[in-house]
Amino acid sequence: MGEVLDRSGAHEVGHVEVAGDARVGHDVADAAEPVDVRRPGDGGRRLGRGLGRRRGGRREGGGREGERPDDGGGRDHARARWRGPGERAAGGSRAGCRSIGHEGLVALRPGLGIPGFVRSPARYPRASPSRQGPNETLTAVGGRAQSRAVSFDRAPHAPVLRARPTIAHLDADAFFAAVEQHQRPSLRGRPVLVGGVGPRSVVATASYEARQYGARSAMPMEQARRLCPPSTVVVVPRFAAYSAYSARIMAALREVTDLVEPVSIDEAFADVAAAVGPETDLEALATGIRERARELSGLPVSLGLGRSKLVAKLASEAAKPGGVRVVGADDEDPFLLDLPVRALWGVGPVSAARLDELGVRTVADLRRQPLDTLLLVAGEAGGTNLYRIARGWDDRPVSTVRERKSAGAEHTFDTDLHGRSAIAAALDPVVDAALARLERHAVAARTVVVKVRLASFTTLTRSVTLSRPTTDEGALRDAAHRALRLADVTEPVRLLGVAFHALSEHAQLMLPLGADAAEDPAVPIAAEVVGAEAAGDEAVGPGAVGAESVGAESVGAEAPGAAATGPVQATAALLAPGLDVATPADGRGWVVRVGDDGRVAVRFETARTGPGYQRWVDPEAEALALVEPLGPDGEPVRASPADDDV
DNA sequence: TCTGGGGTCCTCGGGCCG
DNA sequence: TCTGCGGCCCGAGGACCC
Repeated sequence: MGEVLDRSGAHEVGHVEVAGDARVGHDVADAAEPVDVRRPGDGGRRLGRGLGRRRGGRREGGGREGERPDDGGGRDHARARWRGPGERAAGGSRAGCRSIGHEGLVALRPGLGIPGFVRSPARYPRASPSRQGPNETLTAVGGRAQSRAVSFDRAPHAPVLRARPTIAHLDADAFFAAVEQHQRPSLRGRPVLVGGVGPRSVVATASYEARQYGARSAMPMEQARRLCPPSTVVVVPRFAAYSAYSARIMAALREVTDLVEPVSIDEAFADVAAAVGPETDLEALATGIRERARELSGLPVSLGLGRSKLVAKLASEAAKPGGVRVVGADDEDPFLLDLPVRALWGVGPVSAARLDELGVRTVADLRRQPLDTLLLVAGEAGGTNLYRIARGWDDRPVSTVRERKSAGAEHTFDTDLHGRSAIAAALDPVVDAALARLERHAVAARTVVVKVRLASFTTLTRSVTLSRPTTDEGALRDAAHRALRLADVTEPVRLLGVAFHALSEHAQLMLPLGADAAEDPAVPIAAEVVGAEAAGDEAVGPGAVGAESVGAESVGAEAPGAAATGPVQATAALLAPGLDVATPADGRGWVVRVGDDGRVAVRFETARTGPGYQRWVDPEAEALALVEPLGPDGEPVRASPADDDV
């Protein structure tokens, strides 16, 4: 690991500037009692990973848990990611340890009274001399002993960016709601909320009409309903349909380039450099892609072009709704500098608030901050990333491959669970849902993490790591229960989650030789490794909330119809608003409401029919069936294992 | 207002081992 | 034999994304 690094061995006096207030720190070699600092309440990491995070592809130097090439896993990866060619991570020698004082920072005594010792330099980062230029060698902080030191590597260098804006970012506008409005003509122009219908559900997507009333993603559904007028329609997500639309949108990009990196179900990056010649009109190219995506999917999309993913993403955001935005090299600074820092990928509410304390509100403000300040506020990776993105420095390539790191499921219960036995019983359906995901991705897992959210909203995680990756359901289930037993659940529990980590595709290869295989719970028997039928689990996801909230509080029960493989007799317990149904007499429609008397309000319409009529249906008397959703071409779609693999 | 679900990544603490 | 040190692994918590 690279701690640092006064390679001369001499201690230097460092200082840090925060919000323009330069303070001279102590040279701990001289300090009688070294003092460490941190912000009040500063727990783990400080700021967002920002561009250090990659949703797709794998990081350089990345490895699975348990195979990490270096200490600290991601931290070094992150640094490696941004290190210029030929640079090496600093490492080796230790040097003077310094600390600083600053208003708003709490002085902590490290306790051991050993000059130079800091219990955890990485946790309480100190700054290097900020009067040096960003490309000068930074000095020297660091700790001793078991410390994990902050590496004040050389300040980042400007990467070599492409000359023309040939990275595209395509983003579907209010995607889920747009699909619903496309398929259900009566919804067009009306506020639509897609999300769960349970008491604790939230909005997955609000249509633009709903947003006018203040409804937003992640807002509690009940709150969104109150904000929106009575004409608002609430439907549960139908991932099979969304996947079909998503494929069409991605196809528009793939007609231009093979270098397409899906980021999520509704957005993707593409490297269109190969399609761009010296005379290419980029505005026309962007417009063409956007129009093609709309043609293929029927949905409005926005498209941004930039020299980097960072700028392309921000450009598509600026182009919403339904526009294109091309940001060339000369336009970058004017485009970036006025943006609020919150607009940057990786700067969330917490980070934005911390930056705000420093008076940093726009990208221009951010760019004025010395690296030291950002390191202090954001930690090593976060600070370095902020320093870079404030300058538009982002040379991440478009990557078409992605390695899954974990798979799991979680469920928030309509009412809190009390008592260990009830909680343990409720864990099994969550395990089932998580196992279904593991099977779908055809991987084995070595680590099982159980997540418990208490009524107070405190979240605990406990994990159990097996001796080797396995697909054995019994072993994984048992590990989940063991992990749960490690958690203090005297408080009522509102959520249980199970996630599998340290995934591997090679469980079979880890079968031990000889008879002990049967005795090792971590080792699957061959018959269980292969041939597991992947169960659709569309309900696990935003849609799960609503689908599951209808009827029994089951977990992992798929959204009925969303993954149906053929007509299924509909009952009130299986139905939720938005699901696709059909009767022999009326044909295809969708559930508007489920009545208390077991009858179902159905609107019979499709994208092809135009706005349809609505009437109450007795499911049994009229043979109401759950049916597959339709894709953008009006043909039924089947749930596929890749529906959530975006 | 009262806060979902599936993920990724970062940071920190601690144990083990050479 | 004990201690310091550093690397590595693991566990936990949290911020952030869509």
